[in-house]
Amino acid sequence: MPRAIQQRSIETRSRLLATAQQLVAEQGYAGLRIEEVVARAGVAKGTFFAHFSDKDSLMELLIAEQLEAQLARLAAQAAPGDAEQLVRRLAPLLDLMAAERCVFDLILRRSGAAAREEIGPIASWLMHFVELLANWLATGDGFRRDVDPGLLAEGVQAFVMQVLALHFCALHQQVGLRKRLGAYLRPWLNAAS
Amino acid sequence: MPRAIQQRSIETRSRLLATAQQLVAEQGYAGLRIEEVVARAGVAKGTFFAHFSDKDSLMELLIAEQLEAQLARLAAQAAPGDAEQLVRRLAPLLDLMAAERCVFDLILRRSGAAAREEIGPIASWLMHFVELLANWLATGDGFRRDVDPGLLAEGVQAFVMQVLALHFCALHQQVGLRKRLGAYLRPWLNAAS
Amino acid sequence: MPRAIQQRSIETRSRLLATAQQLVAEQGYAGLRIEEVVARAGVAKGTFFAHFSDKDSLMELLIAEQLEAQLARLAAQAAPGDAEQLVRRLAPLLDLMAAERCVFDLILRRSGAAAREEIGPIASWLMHFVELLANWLATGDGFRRDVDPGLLAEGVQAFVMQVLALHFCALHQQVGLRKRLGAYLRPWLNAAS
Amino acid sequence: MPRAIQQRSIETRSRLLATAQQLVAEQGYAGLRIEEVVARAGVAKGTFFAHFSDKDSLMELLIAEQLEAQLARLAAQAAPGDAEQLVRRLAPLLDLMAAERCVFDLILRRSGAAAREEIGPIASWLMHFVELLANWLATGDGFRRDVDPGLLAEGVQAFVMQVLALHFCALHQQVGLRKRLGAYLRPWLNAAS
DNA sequence: TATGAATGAGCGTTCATTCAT
DNA sequence: TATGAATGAACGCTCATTCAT
Repeated sequence: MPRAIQQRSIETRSRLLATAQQLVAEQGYAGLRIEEVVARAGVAKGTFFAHFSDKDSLMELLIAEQLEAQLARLAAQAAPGDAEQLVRRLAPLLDLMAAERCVFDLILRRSGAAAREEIGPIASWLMHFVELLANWLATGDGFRRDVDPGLLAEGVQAFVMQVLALHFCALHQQVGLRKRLGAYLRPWLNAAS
Repeated sequence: MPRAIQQRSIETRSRLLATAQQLVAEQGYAGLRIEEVVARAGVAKGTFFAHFSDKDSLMELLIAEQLEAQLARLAAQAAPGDAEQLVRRLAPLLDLMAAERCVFDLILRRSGAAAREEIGPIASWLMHFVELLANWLATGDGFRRDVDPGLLAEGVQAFVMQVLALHFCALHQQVGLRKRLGAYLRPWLNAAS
Repeated sequence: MPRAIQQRSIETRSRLLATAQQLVAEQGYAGLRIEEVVARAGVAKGTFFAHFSDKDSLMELLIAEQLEAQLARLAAQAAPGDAEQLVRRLAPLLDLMAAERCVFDLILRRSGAAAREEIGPIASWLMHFVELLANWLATGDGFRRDVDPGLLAEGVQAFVMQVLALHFCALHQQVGLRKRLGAYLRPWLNAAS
Repeated sequence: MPRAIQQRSIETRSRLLATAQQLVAEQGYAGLRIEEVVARAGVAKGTFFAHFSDKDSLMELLIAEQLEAQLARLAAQAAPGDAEQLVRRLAPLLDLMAAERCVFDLILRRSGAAAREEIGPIASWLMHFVELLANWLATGDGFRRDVDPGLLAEGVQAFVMQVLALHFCALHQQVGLRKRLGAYLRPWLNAAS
C-alpha cells in the first residue's frame, strides 16, 4: 500500500522551487548553483536530487512557469489580424527568451521533445504555443490560406528561434529583435495581396 | 618590429590541426581531448594555447573546414530550380551538422556573429552560405520573386536550424530531416503557382 | 541547519594528511605533488580541494605539526640558564626549518599573521613559541632583566630568522647555524656581567 | 681577439633596463612580465636572456639601484647618535623595502650571498650597508661598546628584516614599521645607562 | 647578437551528480 | 526521505626559460 506523498516532502519541494526562483531573480539563470539553492533552502544536496532529476529539470520548471504565464496572457487575446500584429503580440515572449543565453539554450534543447513521448514542461508549452499560433493563423483574415496553419505556426517558431539565435551572437541587436521577426513573418504569413 | 612567422610555427599549427582532425575522425568531436591532441602531435600543452585560444576555437576551425568543403561543392553546381532540388542539394550539409550535437551547438553559438566585426570561421562560412543561397534563389525560375532573395536565404537558414534543433531533441528523427525541411521550404520559397 | 561532520570525512582528511606526510618523508616538501597525494590516498582531486583550500594550506599543516612537536618537547624542559643553553635547545628547531628552502619560505610567509585575527597553524605555533621563549627569558638567571621578556623573545625570533635566511643564501653554511645564532643571542640576552 | 662589446648590444641592454624600469613604475615589481618588457623594448624574448641571466637578475639590478641611491644618501650624513636617530635615518629604506612583497623576498633571497664569492648587486649593497651601520655604531656615543660594531650592525639587519616580515603578514601595520624597529633597536644598541 | 617558437609540469577549478548511511 | 562527502575528468593557465636557426 503505497503511502500518500508526505506533507514534509511537498513542503521541501516547494521550498526548493521558491528558493531557486528567488536566486534566479537575484542572479539570473546562468548564475544558479544547486549548492546555493540547497544551502539557502536548508536541505542537503542529496535531497535536491530526490526531488528533481537534475538541474535542467529544475530550470525547465522555472522557465516553463514564466512561459506559461505569457501563453495564458496571449490565449486571452483575440487572434491578431496580420503578421504585424502577431509580432507585437509576441514581443513579451521574445523578451523573456532573449533575457539569457542559457534560457534560450535550454528551450532549444527541450523544445523538440514535442515529437516524443516524454514531454517536459517546455515541450508541452511549445506544443500549446504552436497550437495557439495555428488557431490564430487559421482565424485571421490577413494570413495566407494556401498552407496548413500548423505548418505556418512551426515556421513562426523557426523564425522566432532564428531571431533569438542572432540576438545572442551579434551585439547591439536588442533593437532589431521585433523588426527582424517582422521581416521574416510578413512574407511567411501574409496573404498574397 | 614584428618579424616573419617562422616555418616551424606553421608546421606545428598544421600538425595540431591534422592531429585533431584525425582524432575527430576516430572518436568524434565530442570525444576530442586537448591532452590527446598535444600528446599525439608531440607538442607541449602550452604550445597548443599559443596557437589556439581555446578548445572551441580549434573545433570551430575543424568544423568550418568541413563546412567550407561542402560549400565549395555546392558553389560548383548550378542553381537548383525549386525547393525540392534545393533540399536535395543541402542534404550533405544537413548530415554534417546533424552528425553531432556538440557540432550543432557550436555552429549555433558562433553563427550569428555574422552581424558583427569579429567574424570567426563559422560565421564567415555562414555568410558565404547565405550569399550562395541568395544567388540561387535570385536565379531559379521556381522561386518566388516578391521577396528579397537575401531575406529568403535567411529564411532557409532558419528552417535548416529548426530542422536540426528538432533532430537533436526527438530520437529516431534522422529520416525526417530532409522531408521536414522540404515541408518548410516549399511554402517559403516556391513561386505561387 | 548544519548537521554533524561525518566520520568518513574525518577519515578522508586524515588519510590525505598521512599520505602527504609520507610523501614528504620520501621526497621532501619541495617534491610534494597534489596529484600524487590524491592518487596514493585513493581519492579524487576534487576531494582534496574540499578539505584544503590549496597546496600551501596542506603544507602549512604538515609543517606546523612538526613544529608543534618540537615545541612540546621544548615546553617539557626546564628553562635554559643562558644564551648558550638556549641555542642548544633550539638546535632541533633550527634543523627543522633549515631542512628545506620552501619550508622556511612558507614559515616566513605565514609567521607574521600572528598579529592578526585569522591565525593559521604556523602563526599560531609561532605565538606559542615566542610565549615559551618569553617565559624562559623571564625565568633564567642568566638573562638580562632590563628589557621586557616578550620583546627579548621577539628578538630571538628575529635572530633565528636571520640565521636561517643566511643559511639558504650562502652555501656550506650548515656548520655555522648554531654558532652564528649564539653570536647574536649572547649580546642580546645575557645579563650584563 | 675578442672584439669590443658592440654599441648595438649596449643600447639593447640599456633599452631593456629602461623599459623594465618604466613598467615597474607603472605596475610594480610584482606585475613585471618579461614578455611585456621585450615587446615594449622591441626585441625578441631570446635577446633578453642574452643580456640577463634570468628575470631575477634584472629585478635585482633595478632594486639595487634604488637601494644604492638610498645608501648614498645615508652615507652623506653624519652618524646618528642613538637608536632613535638611527631608526629615523632608516625610514626611507624601510619604505622602499616594504613597498612590495616580492621586492622583500628577492632581497632576502639574495642578501645572504654576502658570505659567498659571487656577489650580486643586492648582496654587495647589503655589505656596504652593514659596513656603514658598523661605522656609525662605532662612532655614535649613544651605542653600546661591549659588542663588536659589525655584529651590532648585523643585528640591526636582523631587526629590519623582522620588522619587514611582520609588515607583510599583518595588515594595517604600516604605522608600526618604525615604532617596532625602534623597540628592537633600543635595547640592542643603546649604551647601558 | 638576435630571433621567437616551443617547452613543461603541475595547479586550481569546476559543480552536477552519485551513493552509502 | 534526507544526508553530505566524494566523485571526476579535463580545462585553462602560467610564463620564465631554452634552443635551433
